[in-house]
Amino acid sequence: MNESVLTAEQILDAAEQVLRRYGPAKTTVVDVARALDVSHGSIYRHFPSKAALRDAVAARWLHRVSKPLRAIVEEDGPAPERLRRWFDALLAIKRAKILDDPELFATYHGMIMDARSAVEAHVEELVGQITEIIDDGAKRGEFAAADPRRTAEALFQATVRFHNPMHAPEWRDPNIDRDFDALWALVTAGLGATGKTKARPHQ
Amino acid sequence: MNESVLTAEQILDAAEQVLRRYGPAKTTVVDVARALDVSHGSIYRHFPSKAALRDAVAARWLHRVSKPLRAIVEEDGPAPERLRRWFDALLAIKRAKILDDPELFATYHGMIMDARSAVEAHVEELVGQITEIIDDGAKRGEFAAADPRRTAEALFQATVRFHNPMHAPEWRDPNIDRDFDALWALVTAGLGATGKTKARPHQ
DNA sequence: TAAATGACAGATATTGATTTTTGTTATTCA
DNA sequence: TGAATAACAAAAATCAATATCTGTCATTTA
Repeated sequence: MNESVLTAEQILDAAEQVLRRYGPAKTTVVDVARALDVSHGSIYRHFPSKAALRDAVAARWLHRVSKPLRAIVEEDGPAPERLRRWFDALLAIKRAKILDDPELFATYHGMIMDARSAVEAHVEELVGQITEIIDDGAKRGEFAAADPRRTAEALFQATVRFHNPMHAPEWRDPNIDRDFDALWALVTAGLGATGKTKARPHQ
Repeated sequence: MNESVLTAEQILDAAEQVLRRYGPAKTTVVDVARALDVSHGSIYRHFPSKAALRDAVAARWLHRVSKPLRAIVEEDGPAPERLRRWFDALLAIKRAKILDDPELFATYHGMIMDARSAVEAHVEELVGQITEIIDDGAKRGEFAAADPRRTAEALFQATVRFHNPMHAPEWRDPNIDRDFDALWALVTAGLGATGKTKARPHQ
């Protein structure tokens, strides 16, 4: 397939492909090497261990979640609306992934459970984005948040049921949107926002 | 040990005992029967399946969590304070269980994962208790909750990280109390309560 | 001479033969 | 006669022999 030198990128692509086919339990370094038509020793030139390779795949996957959200952070307009839109987008991305291919979602979820540091970085990125929106809202006088960072953390934790894959089975509940609206009303009031932001139906 | 006829209570006691000793994976119906010095067939006279026995043990365990909380629901005094006390008690009970005997906690958690209906009843009981407090607070003019039931659900879901055993590993985080305080400040504002919980003179 | 290989040891996973467990039922017991 | 049992089939768990996988490294390749 490839004739130039083997790159980490290529390995990650192959690993993802193999993972899709075999699932996280059955995927071996030898399988990934075979997909690239190289010896498995070559993989260890780019990743010190199977765990490191797994973490890199997880990080890439998580980045695909957080990247489109950044656009919302950088939009203009009222922070309260942006904040709601940001959460709606986060929830839509997560749910799209699970609806699109539940098995692949389970694959990544299972894998990510063991990739602590990748998840920590991901959460840090997301909370950072929320902080930016709240911070901006505070500057505009739209939020009464004394400590944007702590408020962002609280907001992220309060909504954990709606975005943490651990809770994914609950997302099938037909009342999930209702539930989120009720929760949002509660925390929005706590932000000193007007709370008049309308719900945005996902899909 | 016993000479009268075998009761479901006795079986549950024995099952709990055996579970403590062997863990959920290794516990068999034969083990439970042996602890009672009866044949395992006798157990099937009281419980239609091993799953039913497991559910009954889970329900009993969950009841031990919700029962002491009821006292707080029925106390006098300002609802905002009672509400905070109720959550503090819930969190304390959960954390005491995990600190006291992490292995036993894991045992019950693992078991409860498969006892969906028992968990649903438990959640219903807890949300019901929260609803009562909020309802009472609304009547006293301490809360501005339009729909106490939905508010209770939102509150329960917003705090899921702090009481759902799925999140138990996070409870080791030294900032967990800080986190809960920040979250509480957010949702308390949404309830229309003053975070200061100054008692409104009632009656 | 940097990249890739292939052979290797120890750790881990698979497999299939064997045992244990679950759940049923005909029989015994008190 | 209702409660308990013991014997049983089917399903699930165990175990040990066998195979595969991970990670290393001396050698080969381009």
